[in-house]
Order: sequence, then structure tokens, then C-alpha cells
Amino acid sequence: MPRAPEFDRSIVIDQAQRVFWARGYGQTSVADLVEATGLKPGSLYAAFGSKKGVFLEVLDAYNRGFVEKLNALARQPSGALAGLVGILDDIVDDAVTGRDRRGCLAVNALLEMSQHDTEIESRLRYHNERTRRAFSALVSAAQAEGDVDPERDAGDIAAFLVNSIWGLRVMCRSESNRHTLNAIAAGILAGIGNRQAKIRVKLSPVR
Amino acid sequence: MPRAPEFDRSIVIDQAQRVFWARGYGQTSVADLVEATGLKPGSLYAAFGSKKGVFLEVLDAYNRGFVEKLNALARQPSGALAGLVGILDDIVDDAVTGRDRRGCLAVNALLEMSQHDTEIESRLRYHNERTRRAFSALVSAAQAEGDVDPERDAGDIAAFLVNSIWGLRVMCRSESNRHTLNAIAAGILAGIGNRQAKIRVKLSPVR
DNA sequence: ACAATACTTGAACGGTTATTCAAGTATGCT
DNA sequence: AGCATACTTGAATAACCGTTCAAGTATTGT
Repeated sequence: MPRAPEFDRSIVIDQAQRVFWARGYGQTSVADLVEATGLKPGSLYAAFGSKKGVFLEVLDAYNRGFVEKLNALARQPSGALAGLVGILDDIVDDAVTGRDRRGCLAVNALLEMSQHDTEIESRLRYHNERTRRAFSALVSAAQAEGDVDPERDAGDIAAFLVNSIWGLRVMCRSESNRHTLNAIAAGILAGIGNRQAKIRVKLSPVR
Repeated sequence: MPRAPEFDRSIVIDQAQRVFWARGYGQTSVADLVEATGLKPGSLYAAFGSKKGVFLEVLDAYNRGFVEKLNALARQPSGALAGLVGILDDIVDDAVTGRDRRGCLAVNALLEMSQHDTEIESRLRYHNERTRRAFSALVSAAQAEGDVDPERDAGDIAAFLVNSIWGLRVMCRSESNRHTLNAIAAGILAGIGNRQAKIRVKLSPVR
């Protein structure tokens, strides 16, 4: 039996994710990964094959985490729509406070790489579909709870939601004004046919 | 008096734009620019200072063109809302037919570079504001024509619109299904409080 | 204890990058 | 005609990139 690896794969992926998310793929050098993970180039290449191999695994972990979060929200006691509003609120809050303005790792990767890397492109397409399905389940739950117009197709609303949230993640890279971001969030809720007046009120005021 | 440049600056910027838009900033080498513009490295650096200098000028030209297009739409005889719907339709059409899936040059640049380049970041922030003002004027026109709820703040609606269109430009990089994209466009029109039932119908069917 | 296994190390490699620069050349004013 | 100006050229440069690899080392079953 051979020697066991000295590192925890999921921790390494987590460390790599932080670097890729902060700097983007192209601006992250293998030297950066070596520094962030503590793995020397040889070990890194033995474990992941290439820089792109690391990145693909980072992307997979990222999407898995996001879909799990969405699935948890759909079963939340305070209601699916409240979960959705929570997502928007968190994004806005992170931007306004400056806590997180890195945007969405998957969207960043899509724009940076999908045009010249078909492997990344197809992987992101797959993640995109999984994300939309998770949003669709969330919308269905909100419809069943009477908070969203049940006449409209949940898949269509989910597509609109993914679109809007991607936009919001991009917007937060250059906009940190609370009023503006809240106005956008209010528009999104209007677009999905939100029936809970309370929640719309919660987002639109503030000044 | 010295020798005059042998090239037309606006043509060079146009050629450079094509390369940057197709490949992104990082993946575009100075050698690519040399090939696309016909200018040798020395001339390029004499005229623009650096690769980034070329890119900044490309960005300026891009945004100027887009804002001018929006201003023209606001004064269109068929109505401001029709102009807006036309923008959405064009984006969807370009994606479905595969005619143009490069996304928005400014959004691409924002995600690729704004995090580690403050000069690009502030330039894009400025363009973002100009774009939002142009959309605001377009929305005001639509309100005056009775096609959009006049009670809501035009600036808020404009922010939502910019957000949605940015999302759509991103979405089109990985999605080319007409039904899905039309559903998104319909959601956007619902979000701005579109009062013209006709136009909503125009977008939602198709299968 | 020994062999087999496979992880770790870090220097080295070839390729590409943005940028510079000295030399050559065309222009227009005096 | 001659000079000042500044554009054009393309080879050179130095830094950095992702990746490889041979040597060293720790672990485990026998």
C-alpha cells in the first residue's frame, strides 16, 4: 500500500476557490495556487492534472453548494418566497456593506472563458440547468403556498429569476447604492408576480 | 511640421474592439492587435501608450455608441416602449440564431478586470451611470406615452432594466432556447409594469 | 526488514507576454 | 534645400507563464 496524501482534497479546493474567486481564472497563476494551498506544483499536478482541472473541481463544488442552499430554502418554515427574498437581500447587503463584491464565480467564469474553452462552457451549461431546476422547485413551493401566481409556468419564472440574479451579481460589482439595488430587487419581485404585499414593502422603502 | 499618422484612429479602435470583444482582454495579445489593426507594436504604443490604453478607448467608443442608440430610440415614432422591446428582441434573436453571442463588451470587461484594475473599474462605473440615465429618459418617454406606469420612479425602473439586460447578455452566452429567452423577456416587461398587453403577447408565445 | 507504492519536492524548461528602442523614413515649414 | 518633427519598423528584452520530471521520502502489506 502506498503513501497517503498529506492534504485534504476538499480543503484544497476551498482554498483554490478563494483565490480563483478573488482574482479570476486568467489572473490566478499556478504560483498563487501553490501559495494558497501549500501544495507544491508537482503535488498539485499529480492530484488535479492541470490548472484547469483544479478550476473545474472548484466550479463543481461551488454549484453543488449553491443548489443545496436553494433546496434547503424551498423547505424552509418561513416560506419559499421569504427564502427567495432572503437571497436578494443577502446579495444587496453584501454589496452595500462591501462584505462581498466578487460576484458569482460561475458567471465570472462564463464570461471570462466560455468563448474559448468548450470544456468549461459545457460544464457551466450543465450547472446552469441544475440551478434553474432548483429555482423552479423553489418557485413551485412558493406557488403552492399562495405567494406567487400559480397560473404562470414555474420554469419560466425560474429562468427569469436566474437571469435577474445573474444581473444583480454583475450589478453589485460596480453599484453599491442601497436605494438603487433595492429598486432592482423590487422590480425582480414584481416580475415574478409576487402576491405578498408585505415583502415588496420590506424592500422598496429605506429612504 | 511632422509626418501625419498613416492610420485612421477610429478605424483602428473599431478593429481592436472586434478582437477584444471576441476574445476578451486577457486572451487578446498585443500580437493579435498588431495583426487586426495592421499597426506595428511601436506605432501602437506611440498612439495609445499601452494595451490597456487601447482597451479604454475601445470601451469609451462602445458605450458612446450604445447611449446614442438609446437616445435615438426614445424619440422613435413607434414609441419608446416599442424601442425597448426591440432591444430585448434583438438580443434574444442574436442568441437564438447564433448571430452574436459575445455578450456585452462592458459587462465582460467589468467581470474580467474591475476587481484588480481600478482605472477600468472607475471608467465602467462612469459608463454605467450614463447608460442608466439614457434608459431613464427612455422610460420617461414611455411613461409620457402611457405605456408604462407613471407612478413609479423612472430611475428605479431604469436600474431594473439595466440589471435585466445585463443578465440577459450573460444568459445568452450559455442559453439559446427561444422559449426560455422569451420567458425571461416577458418577465422583464412584467417587472417594468408594461401596460400594453399587445407587446407582452408578442413575446410570450412561439411554442 | 523489505519491497512496492505513490506522494512530495523544487529546480528547470520552453513558450508567450507586454513593452522598449534605435534606426529608418516621410512630411511640412522656413 | 534643409531642418525639425514625429511616425514606422521589427528585432530585442526581461519577466512570467503552465507544466514536467528526476530524485527523495513516507507509508503499508508481507
